[in-house]
Amino acid sequence: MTEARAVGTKGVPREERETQIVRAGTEEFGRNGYAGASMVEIARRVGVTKPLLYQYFGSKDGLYLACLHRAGDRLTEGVAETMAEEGEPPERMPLAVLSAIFETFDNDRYAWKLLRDPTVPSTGEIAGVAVDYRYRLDGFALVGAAQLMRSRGLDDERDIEAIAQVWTGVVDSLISWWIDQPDQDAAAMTERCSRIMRNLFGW
Amino acid sequence: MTEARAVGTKGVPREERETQIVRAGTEEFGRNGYAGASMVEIARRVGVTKPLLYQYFGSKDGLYLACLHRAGDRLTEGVAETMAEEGEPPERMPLAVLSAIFETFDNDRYAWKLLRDPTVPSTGEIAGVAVDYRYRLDGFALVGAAQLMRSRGLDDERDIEAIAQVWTGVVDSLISWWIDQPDQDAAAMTERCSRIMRNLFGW
DNA sequence: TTGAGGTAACTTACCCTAGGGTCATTTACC
DNA sequence: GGTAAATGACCCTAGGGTAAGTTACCTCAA
Repeated sequence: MTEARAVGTKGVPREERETQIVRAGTEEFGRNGYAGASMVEIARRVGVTKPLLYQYFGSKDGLYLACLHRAGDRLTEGVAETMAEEGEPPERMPLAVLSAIFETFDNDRYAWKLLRDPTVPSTGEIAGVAVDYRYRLDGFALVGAAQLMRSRGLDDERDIEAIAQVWTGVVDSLISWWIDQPDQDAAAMTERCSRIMRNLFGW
Repeated sequence: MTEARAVGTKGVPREERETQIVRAGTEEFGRNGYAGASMVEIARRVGVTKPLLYQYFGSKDGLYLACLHRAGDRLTEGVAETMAEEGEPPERMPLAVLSAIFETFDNDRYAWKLLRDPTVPSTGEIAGVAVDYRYRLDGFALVGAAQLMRSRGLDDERDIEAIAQVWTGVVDSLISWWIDQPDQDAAAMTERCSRIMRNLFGW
């Protein structure tokens, strides 16, 4: 009779446990932000206690960084790939990027939230890394916005900047909505966005 | 020789002080969210110490509520008025609402952020009030989105819902950008948005 | 006009808890 | 018996919250 024991190994290898923790952490951080999230709560979700998190990740910052890197790398890679595929008119780019994001994060919808967490302290390593990822994402958005505007003979620097920022906000909103709609899979989201853009803007 | 003394009254009447505190609080809460903001820091910005905040507002929650109510009331009133003015085609509504928001919050740009603070605890009075304001704002957005879609013969419930959510996200992004552009006044922002919508969507 | 007392504005110095972080120890498996 | 997985019980600090006292101003009687 193997009781669930309170102390001692549960036979889960480190790598697997780390993955579980990062996933739970991503959701918790995504939901409540860095400042609002609690290590005990993350541990509880995994079915483990706090010291294990510290043994594996060193600190709250360490865990946050692990989550942030996983989310940031996957995201920037996915977007970079999509935007590298040339040939389409710039109105098509937004949908392509959205589709890539939906596909990548279908099972990890809170990941995107880490990239826009306003509650990370403004100094320290986390701040640096977060700024870096945001900088890269904003870069993609700027390129896309500039292409779109130029294709219409426009090039007001600040208009482009504003559009880029609105774009990342749109992605954010769509993901927030998606989080509340667990039954919608990536394909359904892409299709919905496609339909809406066609109907509202003729894109 | 009247030295700045460390203790004792500074002759600032309560009402005026309260206004200062609410303004500073709004900025601090807007910047860092409820969870990330610190009472000592808010006091420091006003040039006063923490106990005064507690004497005037009772608690962190009390101060947050004061800020939230001021922001929420002004916002919902402004938007309600704008949307009550009928007659325009639904494509015009977004710009009208934006203009109203810019005019109302030109000197208080962080106020909007309180309405979308993800770090407020999920239970308690604040949660209730915040949900209430958000509910009202989302209501306006839903009405606007529905009008827009219906004017094109469409009525998919969830498309409308998604559009409404994206819309509030767009407002949020524009305000974030605006916060970083102190030289842009309300009129300039309205004009910029007008130009962009015309150029990108033909609205 | 002066000064005594009452009140409003404000601070110093403290308490208390939530939550980040650590240590020593226990269990399971090879 | 050595090592990896895991915990109970603890420490420490940041920050929310409070008690008690200090200063400035206003008022009104003498």
